[in-house]
Amino acid sequence: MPGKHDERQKLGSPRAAKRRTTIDDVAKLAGVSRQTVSRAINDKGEIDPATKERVLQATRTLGYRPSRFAQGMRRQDSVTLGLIISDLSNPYFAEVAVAVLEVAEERGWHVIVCDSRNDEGKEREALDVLSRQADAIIGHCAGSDDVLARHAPGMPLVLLERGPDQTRFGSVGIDAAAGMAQAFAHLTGAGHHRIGMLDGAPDDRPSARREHFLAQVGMYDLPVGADWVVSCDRHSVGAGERGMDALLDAHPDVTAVVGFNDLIAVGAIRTARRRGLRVPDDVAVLGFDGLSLGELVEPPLTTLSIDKRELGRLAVEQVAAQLSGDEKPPAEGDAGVRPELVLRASA
Amino acid sequence: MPGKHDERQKLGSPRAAKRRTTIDDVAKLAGVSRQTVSRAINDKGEIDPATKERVLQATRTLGYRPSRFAQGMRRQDSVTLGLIISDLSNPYFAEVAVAVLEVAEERGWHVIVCDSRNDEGKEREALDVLSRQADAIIGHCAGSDDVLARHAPGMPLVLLERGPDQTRFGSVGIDAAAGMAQAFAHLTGAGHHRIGMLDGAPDDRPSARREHFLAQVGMYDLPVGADWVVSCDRHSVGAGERGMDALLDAHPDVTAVVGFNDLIAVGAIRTARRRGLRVPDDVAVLGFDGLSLGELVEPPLTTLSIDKRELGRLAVEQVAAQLSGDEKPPAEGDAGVRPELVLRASA
DNA sequence: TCATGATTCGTGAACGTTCACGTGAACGAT
DNA sequence: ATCGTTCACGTGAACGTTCACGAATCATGA
Repeated sequence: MPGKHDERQKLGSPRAAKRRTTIDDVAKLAGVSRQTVSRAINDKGEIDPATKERVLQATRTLGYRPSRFAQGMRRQDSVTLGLIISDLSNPYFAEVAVAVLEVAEERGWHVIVCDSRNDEGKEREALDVLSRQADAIIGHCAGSDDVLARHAPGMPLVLLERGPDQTRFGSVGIDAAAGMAQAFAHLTGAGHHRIGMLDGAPDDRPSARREHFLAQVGMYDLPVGADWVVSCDRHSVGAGERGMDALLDAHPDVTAVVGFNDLIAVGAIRTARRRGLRVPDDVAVLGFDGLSLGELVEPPLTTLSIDKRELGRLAVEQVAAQLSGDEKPPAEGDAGVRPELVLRASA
Repeated sequence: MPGKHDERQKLGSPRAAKRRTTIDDVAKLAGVSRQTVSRAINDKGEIDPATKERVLQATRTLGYRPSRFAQGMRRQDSVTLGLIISDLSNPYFAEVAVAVLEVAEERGWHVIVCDSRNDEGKEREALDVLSRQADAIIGHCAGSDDVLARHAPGMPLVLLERGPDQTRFGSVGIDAAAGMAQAFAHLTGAGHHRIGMLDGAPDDRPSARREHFLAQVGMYDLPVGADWVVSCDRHSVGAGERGMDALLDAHPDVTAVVGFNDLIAVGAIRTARRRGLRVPDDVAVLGFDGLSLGELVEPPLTTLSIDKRELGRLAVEQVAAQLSGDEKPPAEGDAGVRPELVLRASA
């Protein structure tokens, strides 16, 4: 083993701060120049095989790893995407994350993931961090355009589940209109008129799903008002259970319920059964997500399935467009991902 | 709006490559020096408030964002963690990811997430990428120590769910021995003797849970052989269903089944009920994970719950130790995270 | 008038890598 | 002997930022 030159102790510091081993250290040990080391580790040509091996050996004994910062500074490639997920423990968002990860990986992009835990404060922090550490951001963001602009100034930004009309940034929406239309066609076709909804957004916040739910209610002229929409405070089974309790208390004659998402719908089923109601005979329950979890509960959940892979793909493509093209293409008429009704037993 | 100095076109290239706007551009526009710009954007002192505002205004009009590479090069802080998850759409791993994300965030670390999709090839790719882009790696890795050393040379590495005896790298294990002991105490206490297992690893691979299952079988002297362990090819409900079919075909007199994880156990329940068996009366089913999903199925799943947050915390702490301390502290006698038996209805 | 200090700002020099060049040696052809 | 070519390798310069230092300005006091 070659002797280590221990010339790192310049100042009389008791324990000299461990300096990073650089390409020059390797060069010195191998008896060559920086450039030759670079050639060796990057598989460039113009190098003698023997020298290459000697250099690589030197990198090993020194435990050398090139600085990603210095490397990133020269080569301008290397794209890092920031992903803000509102709750990774929700299987739906996990699926979205998987989709984004997969599509980004195809392009050789790295993805830094942040979980905002449904907290707008955390979301802002995530935006702050990612606007420094990433080249673009994709996310389920609750903040207003102003907030986003303030905390991620000048960043390419693609919002998930927002229509192009709801933000001036890039966006990939869910076609809630088409989804609700399918839901109501199915439910009214089965004879339902008194249909309620368990929403996932607070009452004072806009909610595309609630909006289109009410639009369908109007379209079918159902005997149902805005108070048939109960807002759940979280996107969880527990919140769905509580919401369903509230809905049944207010409108015991409801015969069908549309959940904001599958988790809430599962909660609705549980509450219904706990209160002695049969699903779907006494009350039908319809979810919105398409989680595989829906197949496991009793009864299996009928749901508007969202193609998360498609969602992720579209989002990454938009980012790519914003990154390359100078101008943001204003969402080419696409209303977003179209849900598909998956019929199971619950409705 | 101040006029843009368009001096970027040096060579007569038709459309001059869009150069990055640097701190010098901002300095020029604001009529100050680099250093003053740096002071303004980093909230350092020694700057006139008026100048600061002028500089910040300039950054806005130019859409300037500091290069994370140049920044990372100077300030030596900024730690990026690589996280390799074998299947993010499995709620268990999603929870682990959430835990790591959360603990890493507390330290101000960024996390690049890779999903290896249970593919060792993908896992190696992830290692390759992360060894360049991260400062340390945490992961559920299937590869051998040799493979890991080859694809992440010199990297601080912490393996999840491996005992310190199973790898020379850092590791945070699950105390499968303690878990299985609890499981068998419960099952034998309920009178079970013919206990089977649905394993999650291939037969030819070591599996800590299988090992300790068999150890318990021996300890209680049960009339059960190694062929009472059926290996499932995936960690999914479907695989559990198939595995349970195989187990019931081979040993119709089995009265209790331990699943490798909750998903497989849920599959076991479904197969059992499909075949007309009552759970837990005819066959008891016990999971291993502690997913919240377990509360939703029929009957609710009894399971050995793993504290994923603890797992993530320990892993990050080990990384921190490896990053600061020169030597890897050889897993201070800790056997890892100890599962806790959560009694529900299925066993 | 000069020293003193505080405030505000600018000037090289680094951080570690890669790119565009340049150089010397070896070799063959003329 | 001269030239051109190829091969293997080395030398500044650049990437964009921050740090350590120094300098200019102004006010204050003796």
